[in-house]
Amino acid sequence: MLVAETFKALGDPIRLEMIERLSDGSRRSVGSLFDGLGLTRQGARKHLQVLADAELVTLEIKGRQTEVSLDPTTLASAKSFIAGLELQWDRRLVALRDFVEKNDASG
Amino acid sequence: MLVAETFKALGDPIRLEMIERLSDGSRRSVGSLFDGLGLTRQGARKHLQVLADAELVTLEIKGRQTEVSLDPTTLASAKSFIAGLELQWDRRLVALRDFVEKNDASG
DNA sequence: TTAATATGCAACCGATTAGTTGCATATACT
DNA sequence: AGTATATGCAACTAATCGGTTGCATATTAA
Repeated sequence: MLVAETFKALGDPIRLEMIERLSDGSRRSVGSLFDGLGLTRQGARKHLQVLADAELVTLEIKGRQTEVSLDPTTLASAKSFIAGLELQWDRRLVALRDFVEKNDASG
Repeated sequence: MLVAETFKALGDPIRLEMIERLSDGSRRSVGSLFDGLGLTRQGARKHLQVLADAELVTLEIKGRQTEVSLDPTTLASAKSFIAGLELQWDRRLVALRDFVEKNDASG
């Protein structure tokens, strides 16, 4: 899975709200998940599908309702992508500091 | 700044490629940053503007060229947003484990 | 069995996005 | 001064997105 797709799925306030509602690990029916979002059920459903396609949430049919739960692994890989960038950045800072120390006339 | 906008800006392979090219802390002219991306300069420029609007990169005019550099703070706040979600998740796991231990008949 | 509940799918529409081409402009080199 | 370089801005188009309305369907309750 492309990490860009994960970020894209996270790039909307309504979808982030859904993720936050699920972040405590609870399972919710789609109906309760959509409550109070300020858009129609079908509109919310499209957002949910984006999260499902990005494998950020899992859908499971239980009788007449569908249960939604968070899949934390995709979220984790997005986080480590950013962490990887920051690692690069930190290496540069260390290299820069070493260079300054080595060439510091006052040392 | 809304974190959703940050994620949205990161949600594109070309923009991620630009971020990665800048992640070592180097400053690059827009021309060199756009090299080999497989789209026109103006197309790439639009992507760069999205990153700039989201405050993921900083643009600085230097003579006839514009220098681009990464702004790591926005990236960091995106990462901590995810970390916050994971913290919620972990709390749930701990609570669940405690519950199981307390109610474990074999204990 | 009839009715209510929970949900899905498709069509449609306006707004935004991603990309292009074309033109303008300022800086640097000769 | 004249030319090449590095860049920006605007207009246009096709595709995608975000949202709606309408209809279909399966499960549960009376």
